Amino acid sequence: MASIKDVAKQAGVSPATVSRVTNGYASVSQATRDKVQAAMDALGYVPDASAQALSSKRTNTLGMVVSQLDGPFYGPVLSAVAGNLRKRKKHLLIACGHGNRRDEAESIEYLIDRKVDGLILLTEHQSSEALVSLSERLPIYLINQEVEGLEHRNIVLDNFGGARDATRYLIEQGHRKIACIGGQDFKLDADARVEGYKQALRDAGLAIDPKLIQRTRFEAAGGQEAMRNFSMDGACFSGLVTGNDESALGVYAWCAEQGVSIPKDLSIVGFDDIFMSRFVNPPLTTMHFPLAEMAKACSEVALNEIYDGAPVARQVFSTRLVLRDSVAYIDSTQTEINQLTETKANV
Amino acid sequence: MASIKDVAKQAGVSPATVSRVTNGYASVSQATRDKVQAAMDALGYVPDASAQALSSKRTNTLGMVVSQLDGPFYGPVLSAVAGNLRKRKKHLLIACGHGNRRDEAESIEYLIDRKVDGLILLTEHQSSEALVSLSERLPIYLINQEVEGLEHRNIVLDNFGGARDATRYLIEQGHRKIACIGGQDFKLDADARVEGYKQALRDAGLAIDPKLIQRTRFEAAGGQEAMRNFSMDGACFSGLVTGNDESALGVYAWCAEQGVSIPKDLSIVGFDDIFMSRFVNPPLTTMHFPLAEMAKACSEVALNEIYDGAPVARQVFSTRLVLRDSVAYIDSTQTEINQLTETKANV
DNA sequence: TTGTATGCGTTATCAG
DNA sequence: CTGATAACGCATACAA
Repeated sequence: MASIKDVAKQAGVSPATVSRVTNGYASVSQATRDKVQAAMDALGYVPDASAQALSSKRTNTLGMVVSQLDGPFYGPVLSAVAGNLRKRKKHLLIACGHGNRRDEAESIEYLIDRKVDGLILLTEHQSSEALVSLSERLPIYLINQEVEGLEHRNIVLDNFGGARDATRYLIEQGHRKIACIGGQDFKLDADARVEGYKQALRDAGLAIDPKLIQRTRFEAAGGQEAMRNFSMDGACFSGLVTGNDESALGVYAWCAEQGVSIPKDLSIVGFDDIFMSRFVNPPLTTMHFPLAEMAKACSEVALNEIYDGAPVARQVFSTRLVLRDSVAYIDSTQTEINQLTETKANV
Repeated sequence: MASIKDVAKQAGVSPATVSRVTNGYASVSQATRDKVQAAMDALGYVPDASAQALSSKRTNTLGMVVSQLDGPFYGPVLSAVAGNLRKRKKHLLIACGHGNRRDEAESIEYLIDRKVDGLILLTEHQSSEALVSLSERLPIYLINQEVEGLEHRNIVLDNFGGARDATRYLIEQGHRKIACIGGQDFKLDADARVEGYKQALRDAGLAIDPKLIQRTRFEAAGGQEAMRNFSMDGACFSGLVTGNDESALGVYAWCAEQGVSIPKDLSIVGFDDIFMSRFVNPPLTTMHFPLAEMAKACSEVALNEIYDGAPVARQVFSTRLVLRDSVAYIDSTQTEINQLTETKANV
């Protein structure tokens, strides 16, 4: 519990000088700097964060709100951000909106009340207007959410390119009838992925069949539901691009239930590369979503702007195809025959 | 940014009285209490946490160190604890030891430096002595780690009973040759689970065969490795109890590779019931580990002791068998024939 | 380059 | 039941 005064006394200097040393001010002679350092070491001095905050109007802590902590998705993110901040002697306060707008908004207010110096937002339900006006109150940094006017504070994924590449891969493997299970229409990233899918089709001179596109929730249940719908519509396809890995899991469940074999009867490419993707059977070929890296980059940007006055800049991350075993090469000539449609009959 | 003085002025009282109201002291007349409340509402007053901490020697925040954030395990835990603290207007600081002792210890010191009022520990690599001496510095609450002398500050799982029940279930389903993949020997919970397995065998009058027990890491790779070892040892069994779900996933991977069908050739019961267990194929029958509930209970206990002076008490949680599709009923008479041993030959 | 003095917003002690 | 006032530990003008 040594205080700055104790250190000052021990070092034979004034408290102000100690403060200058701990804050790394240049205007301290090496000699006194050494003396102070020695005193700090001897006393095991650690500045009191509350006192610093009170006096400096700066808490040295960033807030982070995550839309939901429950998914398999956010552990690595928190880990990356926390580690990054610790290195710079800054602190992290986490709050979670439990998958809904109100809790997200409340979390934001909570963190502001705690006077965080900035906010890293991995939210999913905040309107663009809300975010724009929020950004007038304090520096905010967005991960994976496009907001007009806040582009420069944004770390995003190239969802379009990712889905395009996923689809293109399926085409390269000989598939011609390719379906797409997209996320809900109000999600921009879900839209971008569906558009990427369409683009790949167009690039390959393939027709876009609305019957081969289902929009649903980004969850396992959504995937199952989409497959049921395809089935009822009599959709016929050998390849499938899913909006995310979780919905791919739903597809897996549906296939297991219906006796559809992956990848023999149906080839699937997922999106996200969540932890469990490599453990399903067969291991899921998917587009890797570097969320942890993005979060890390985001914290870097935040730190640089808030504490060093560095300029912020938009960053776009790319996906990467992770080859596993859920896609089969097929001879293009046989695409007309589709196991799936047969199965569908008895749903 | 209204301060306590602004509120005091607005309400026509002294700052001290405002403080008394915010802290819920009884000795304030209802009339002035109302006046103050009105003023606070009008100004949108929120006490400054740093100033409170500085003045009261209490940060109103609990620290939590989690051994590793990366697993699929901790999201719900953080979510539960954070929510619980928020309700009581307390704050949560999270730090993670990245799966190793040093980072865990450093995280603990970091949180202490930040002057947290108490520590919730979900660590895995701290020695009993370290924890005992730590508990002399500040109140600590342990989740799932037995420490002699700190029993009352402990929220634990009945690992022994859980593994016993898992094994018993396999026995009930007709299995007689049952193997066990346990966690590393230095982990007390891993030991307890292996002991539970043995107990079930003894209870059923079945022999304990050392060849049917492999100890390995609590990871998917560990499960694969264990299966390879069983295979090389020529072990023969129809049922398997795994130390945790992650190693069960490794077993799944090994089986897929080797053409061993679950549950036809091998019945498996996992432990933990992680999120992805229900999505593997076949869905994994496992023992549910109520970690989130335990963490919530732990935060409750911590809150009650630290801020209300309530006594602490040890709590033991039980597992619950979650029936899915990885276990087959077999006719006891045919246990001698085991698909696994045949497969093993060509490993 | 260093020291002095003041204030940050709150709680706590002591009077009244 | 309420008010004045002195800390709490630090950062920061301002002076030297």
